[in-house]
Amino acid sequence: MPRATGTKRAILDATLELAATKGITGTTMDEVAERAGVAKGSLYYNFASKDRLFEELLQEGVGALADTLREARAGLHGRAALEALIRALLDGIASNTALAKLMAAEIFRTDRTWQKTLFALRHEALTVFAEAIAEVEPGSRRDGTCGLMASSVFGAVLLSGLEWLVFDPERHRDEVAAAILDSFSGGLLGD
Amino acid sequence: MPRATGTKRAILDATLELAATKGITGTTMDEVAERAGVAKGSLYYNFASKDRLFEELLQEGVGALADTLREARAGLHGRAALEALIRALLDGIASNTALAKLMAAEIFRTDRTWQKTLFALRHEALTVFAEAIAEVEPGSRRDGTCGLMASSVFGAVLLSGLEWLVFDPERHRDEVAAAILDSFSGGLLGD
DNA sequence: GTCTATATCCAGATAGAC
DNA sequence: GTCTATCTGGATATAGAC
Repeated sequence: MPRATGTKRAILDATLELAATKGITGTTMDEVAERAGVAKGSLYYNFASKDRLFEELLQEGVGALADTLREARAGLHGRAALEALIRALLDGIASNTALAKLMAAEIFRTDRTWQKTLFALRHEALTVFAEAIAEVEPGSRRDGTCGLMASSVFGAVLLSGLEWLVFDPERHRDEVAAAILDSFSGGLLGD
Repeated sequence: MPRATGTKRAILDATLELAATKGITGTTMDEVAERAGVAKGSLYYNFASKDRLFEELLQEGVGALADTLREARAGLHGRAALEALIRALLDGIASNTALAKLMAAEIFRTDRTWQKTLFALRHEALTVFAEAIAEVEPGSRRDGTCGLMASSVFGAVLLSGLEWLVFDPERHRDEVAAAILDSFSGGLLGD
């Protein structure tokens, strides 16, 4: 399925770029219209409200990320699967940094009208990690610890990925991936 | 130094609580005044502008966090120091969840008037981790990898800490700390 | 399906009494 | 030092022409 073109696509793209730097509340419908090259009336023809526009944007973006993670894990098992997930998430953050920034800013907000939607998507993405972790450490499935460790790994990749892309972009991707993998390989705290 | 009381203190407290759920841009000066129990005019007597109010809030909060981390590391070395830092950060997040949410939402914003201030404070906190990591893995100091690993550890604690406090608060603190430490102990990817 | 023009409300900030 | 009252710009959303 090719990315749809046309007005709706242009609006979503403009919205994402603006929201990544100005935040959702700080992005105005006037700015979105201007950057998308359409009139404000067209925004409200294509989306019922500002809230609905952002809900669709997050749904599309985080949904695609979850798909990417599932594909990255497909066919792999054990530590190879987890390593592939970490690399895939880092790549996803690099190729859609705007979405990653938005996720970091929105993931713990509980007052949004789209809260349920985002919660479900977040859960979907984290579950891919949790499943892979449960396979490596079977004991963690029983007490739900694999979910916590999934957050831990996800948070490590998200924050170091954004640290790299936002504040230290000259660094090479492989260096960043190596540092993340290194930090989970037991050199820091392991025996 | 006891926390100052009085109007300024009440305003800062009200601001933090509101911003943790509604975000900075979504928090209005009228709401701050109402929750603090003062008139809007008093806000502008005590702070030059909304931006300055939030800058002082972040300065106070993140500055205190950096102090806490430095104290936690004092006198310790090697893996014991890093483990103490992880526990101290998790405790800090638990005892000031509002600030942690605010940090997660603001840390990668680059359009704020207080950008330089927040960048410096973030750097201060991360450096404490980076120093401890460089002590454990001396080779990482040369190429700056310790900075990346510091982000990795910091991100792991921040996200799993907030995951716990926001979405799964019945869980016990020690369980969360154990899961984080476990994820860095080599069980997931180690040899 | 997209535009322009406008209605309506609410935000940050200030003036000046007490 | 804190209050009330108010100014002014800008925000979401809608109406209706094309």
